[in-house]
Amino acid sequence: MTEKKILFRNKILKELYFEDNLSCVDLSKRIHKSFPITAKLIEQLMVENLVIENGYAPSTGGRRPLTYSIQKNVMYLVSVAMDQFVTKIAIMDMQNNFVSPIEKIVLPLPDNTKALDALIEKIAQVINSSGIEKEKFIGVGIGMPGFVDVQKGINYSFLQLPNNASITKHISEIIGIPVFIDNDSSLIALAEFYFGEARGEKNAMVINIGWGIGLGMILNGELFRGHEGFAGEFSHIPLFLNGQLCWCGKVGCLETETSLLLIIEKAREGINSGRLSKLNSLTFDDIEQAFDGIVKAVRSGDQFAAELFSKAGYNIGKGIAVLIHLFNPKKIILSGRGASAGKIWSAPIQQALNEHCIPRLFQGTSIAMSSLGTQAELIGAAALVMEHYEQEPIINKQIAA
Amino acid sequence: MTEKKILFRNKILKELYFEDNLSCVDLSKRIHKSFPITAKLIEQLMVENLVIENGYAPSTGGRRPLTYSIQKNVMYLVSVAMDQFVTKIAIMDMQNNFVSPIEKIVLPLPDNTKALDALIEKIAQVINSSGIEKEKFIGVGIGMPGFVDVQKGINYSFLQLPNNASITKHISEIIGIPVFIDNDSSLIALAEFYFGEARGEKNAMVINIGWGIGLGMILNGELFRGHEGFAGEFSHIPLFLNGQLCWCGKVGCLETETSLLLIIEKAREGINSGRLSKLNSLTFDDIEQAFDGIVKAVRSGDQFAAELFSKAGYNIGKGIAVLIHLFNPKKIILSGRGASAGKIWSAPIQQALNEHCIPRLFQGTSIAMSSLGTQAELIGAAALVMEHYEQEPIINKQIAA
DNA sequence: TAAACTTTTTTAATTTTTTAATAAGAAATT
DNA sequence: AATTTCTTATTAAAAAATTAAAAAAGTTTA
Repeated sequence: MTEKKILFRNKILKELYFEDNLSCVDLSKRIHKSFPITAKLIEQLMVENLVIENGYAPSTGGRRPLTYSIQKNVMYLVSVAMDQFVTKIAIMDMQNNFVSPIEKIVLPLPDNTKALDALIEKIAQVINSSGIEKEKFIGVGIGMPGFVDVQKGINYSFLQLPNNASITKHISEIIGIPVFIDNDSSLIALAEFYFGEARGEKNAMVINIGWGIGLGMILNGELFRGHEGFAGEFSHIPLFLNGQLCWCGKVGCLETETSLLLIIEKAREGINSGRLSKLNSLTFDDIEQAFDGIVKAVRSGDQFAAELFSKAGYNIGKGIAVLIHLFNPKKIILSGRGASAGKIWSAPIQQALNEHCIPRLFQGTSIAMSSLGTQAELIGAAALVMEHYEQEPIINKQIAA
Repeated sequence: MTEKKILFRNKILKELYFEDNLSCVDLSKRIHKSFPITAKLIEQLMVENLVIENGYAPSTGGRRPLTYSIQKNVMYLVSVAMDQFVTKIAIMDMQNNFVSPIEKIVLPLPDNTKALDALIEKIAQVINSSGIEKEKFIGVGIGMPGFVDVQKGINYSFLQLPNNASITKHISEIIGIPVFIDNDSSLIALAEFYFGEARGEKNAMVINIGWGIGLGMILNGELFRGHEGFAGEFSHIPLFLNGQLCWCGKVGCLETETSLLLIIEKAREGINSGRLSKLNSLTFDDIEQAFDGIVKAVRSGDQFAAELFSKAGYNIGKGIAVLIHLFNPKKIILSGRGASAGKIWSAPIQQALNEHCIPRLFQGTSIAMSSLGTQAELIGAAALVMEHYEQEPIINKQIAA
């Protein structure tokens, strides 16, 4: 009874996190409860200062509805975005704002037995130095590369504990806050789904163009993870007969023809072999800087740089053709680090689709560029925590008390 | 109120169609209603003779539960399975039995403006000659090749009406019974999901090895159709650099290296060019017979025939590798006409997976052969109707009256 | 400018659902 | 062999949710 009430209370808070300024009618539809019940729950939430009125919405032909928002400073989230070398940590409020500056630490994951301890220490430090009471944190969301089992809380590629113990449990026991993990590409898809280009879409593919090529899938209106959570291994589908050995051990993977690392590598090779290009002044000490430099070169009309993107883009397009055939998505979103290159991708991808896609299929599919930028993964990590929020009424009891 | 009651009544009937011999507790969990309510609904359904008691189930450590079944002869379904040349029609009861002999008519679909009329006439005839009152038919389910929009009831490849009008509406208006259509491979997947090897699976792929290669997907516990219903175009993903022109107009499609038609074609070529084989005595007038002949030859150890299957199997395996990477399914089921070849496929597919799949991924995936045989599509067509059953309370009112 | 129509909000009454208490049948344990 | 435990079934009382009715606040149309 009270249990159930808390469930629906939390559902309201969750809905208000994912969409601001909802009316009582909206909320009652979303939580599948009648209007009177929803109204009462909202009233109670306002007394507890978890929800605030937010003025009237424009009329749609009748009385204007009062809208509500979630109080942004009563609960907080810790978002963590890891790649193989660098980890970013941020604290976010209930209205998707970064409360503290995003912290960036160098934390190499491969063959690093101390990575997990370092991660935990850093998270604890960020929480402590934030000045926010610990009780106000409702969860930690972590995105990481590798084979992640979301349910069990295990990453089979990195950050492993002895006996395949759950790292979410482990971190949670130390930090004292619920912890959720997911694959980096899945979180980017989640961010696009809730706050970006895939918002409200039932069927969308989010391609994470990064040092590798990742894929997150929104299918039938929810994030699809597959049987063990490993779905979306886009970069290692056997699509090419190039004889190129991939680091995964196989031959002809999509990644051997597309990743940003490959573009940088080819740029370096080209310059070393004397190709004429604006890239000649580029340094390759920092790959992020190197990549930004190549993007700039394309924008300013450099032919060699454009060629690199064209080839990679065409091959991504060939991969997208496979996706369109199998999933018949409404929208495909290019996100992740590589999305900063923007429209550069469009032409070669379109060309690949023209060649490799049945017209009837790609006619129904649109391709868009992400607008979330490099923070997509952090936003997705926060959304991951909130997706689980209604299942954690215990946490909320503490706050309500 | 009464509307709602009928909804839950129908939900019970639906559950009993999809799984026989359920107890009251089972049903109450499945329809998400409390035990007392479920008990009352069942009682009422028994009074109306729609449900019957079916003895006690074995005890699981307490009082033995009474189990219930749906009365098999109070409602009937019409199942239709079409391929490009032949159409099969059957009448099925509520316990998945074929009530009448399966009718088979030659009905070529390509460029045949009279196909739809012929189909409707045949359906009407089957219903009329069955001797079953029309009121007892709750729906017609039709599986067909091509690009099928399930919602709108349109097949963009065959059986088209002027102005893209809905053929389900059209047929329904003439026959007087609700009509549902879907892609043939989707229906085979549906059959496997409810009554076959994919039963109860949350994530499974059903590969329809037929004259082409189809794919039906069970994702997150339901059939996945994609944005417009065209998902699963497995046979036309660009996987090969063979330069082979596919009938779809593209080059290198999976179908150019795998379909059963290709096996038959290659068998013919081989024999004509003088290859030594038991296939020499084969006639190619009837493709079904020809295919069965080749399967028999493999079983009896013919090397040439085995070679044909090996190559096709390996290439299917390469396609399956793509599926495993993208979907991380728990199970892959080989179904459709080609499944009759059984274990012949296993070895070459396994080999392809070893070469093209990340070990961690295919370790979690099992491959199974369908046991539904050639009737899978008809069973799926019936299931399609029943999936929609609870949304059609009107029909049931007639029967209950 | 008033009447008619929409949509939201409030309040009250009815209906429905769940819970709880009870009983009965069957297996496991002492 | 008797008791305990577990599951199912039945009934009545309590709780909760939905529905219905009416008021309030706007918009549109005659």
